[in-house]
Amino acid sequence: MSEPAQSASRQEQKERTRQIILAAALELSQKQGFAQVSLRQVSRTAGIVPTAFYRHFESMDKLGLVLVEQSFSTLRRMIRDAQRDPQVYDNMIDATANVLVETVKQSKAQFGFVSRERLGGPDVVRTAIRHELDLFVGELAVVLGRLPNIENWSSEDVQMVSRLFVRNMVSNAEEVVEMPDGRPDLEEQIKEGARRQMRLIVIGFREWRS
Amino acid sequence: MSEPAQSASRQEQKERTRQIILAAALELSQKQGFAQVSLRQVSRTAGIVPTAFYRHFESMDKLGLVLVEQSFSTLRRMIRDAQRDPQVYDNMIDATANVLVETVKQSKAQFGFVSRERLGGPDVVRTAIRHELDLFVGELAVVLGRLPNIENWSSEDVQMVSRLFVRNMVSNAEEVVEMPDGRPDLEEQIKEGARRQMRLIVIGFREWRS
DNA sequence: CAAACGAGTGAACATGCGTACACTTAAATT
DNA sequence: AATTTAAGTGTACGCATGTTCACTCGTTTG
Repeated sequence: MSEPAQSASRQEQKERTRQIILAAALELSQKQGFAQVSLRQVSRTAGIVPTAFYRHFESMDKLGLVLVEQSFSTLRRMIRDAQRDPQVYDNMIDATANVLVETVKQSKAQFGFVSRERLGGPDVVRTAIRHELDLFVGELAVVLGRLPNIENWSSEDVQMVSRLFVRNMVSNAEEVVEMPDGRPDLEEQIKEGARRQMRLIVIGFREWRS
Repeated sequence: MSEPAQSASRQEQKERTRQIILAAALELSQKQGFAQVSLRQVSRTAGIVPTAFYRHFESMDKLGLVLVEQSFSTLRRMIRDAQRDPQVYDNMIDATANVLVETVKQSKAQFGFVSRERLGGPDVVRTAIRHELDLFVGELAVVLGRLPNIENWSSEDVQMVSRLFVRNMVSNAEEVVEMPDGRPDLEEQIKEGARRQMRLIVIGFREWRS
């Protein structure tokens, strides 16, 4: 039933519906938080009947885990793109601040999801996010460890800097997400803050490391 | 009905019930997040009938606002006590790290509430928490501005350092709250992290301020 | 071309919810 | 001592939820 524009293979159509469900859940989460979003609400928004939901996810919890996965995959793509940017080698800090703000702005829904649900979400979702962030700290540590100034630091120190960077990234992402639209002044302020924090970390470490 | 141990004036008894309701709501929030806590759950846990709830709060939202107030009043008491501690003048950073960890450990429920609901809670609660945090940044800036090393900084710089400190405080409080009990090693690690971050901020600012 | 599959349907259910309303029964007021 | 006040009770209601089950009917498969 319900001809979806053009005919499509069963798989294609299923995948399409799946994405619609995910998008619906993400949108509803923005306004009320994932935990308050009901299976019926998602189904209604996605334009399917509640029971059809089960053809795609066995529960809202599983749906939440997929949203986590999806959000972090967006994040990783951002980091990969940023590393390709030639600017990054010239001016690591400024470039990072720009990429961060731009990427978060572009995928507010996903980063907002992570921000909110990292502490406020259901247990399974919180656990998944914490795990992803831990992985991410490790990955960033590897990247940082290859940097010229840093290559002879102890691995604990690199790990710690990485943790500080990720923590700051999360904080700044929160700020961008909560930023009202069309306020380039605020945006610039956040970027400036991010730059300063990164400089503090770098300078502080170089200066004080004993 | 239900003789509450010893007789009590009407006011006293009402206040007692009110506190029981607040405690019930706080406890339930810890496990499921405030937004998922229903009026009926709170009433059940508090040992009253749902309709009696309305004698104390006009809605769960209003209850949430009181919890925010209560939590920040705890926080302010902590800061005031810490300022009285003579250690603070000798070794500001170490003392602050200790006080932070100890206080949060002692009132995990309240700080956990703020952590979770700051981004994950209902709109009204989130707004209230953001407002309290803004106030708090301002208050801390006043305290910092009176410090010997800092007294000739521009007020914008002081405000920014204050924001960084509060942000770090929030992050560290999150970590303490999520810390499993009886792990003095983790606790020490968090303290050490907090100390380093504060040193970074101070050193970095002193070094780089242009 | 016939059979099997499977995405989406629609009715039905038990449960928990917020709130309205009429009530009891002590404490407070007169 | 008589009256008023107000915390707390108990019932009842309409509504949204998650999940069940038997179903349709186009796509895929043999």
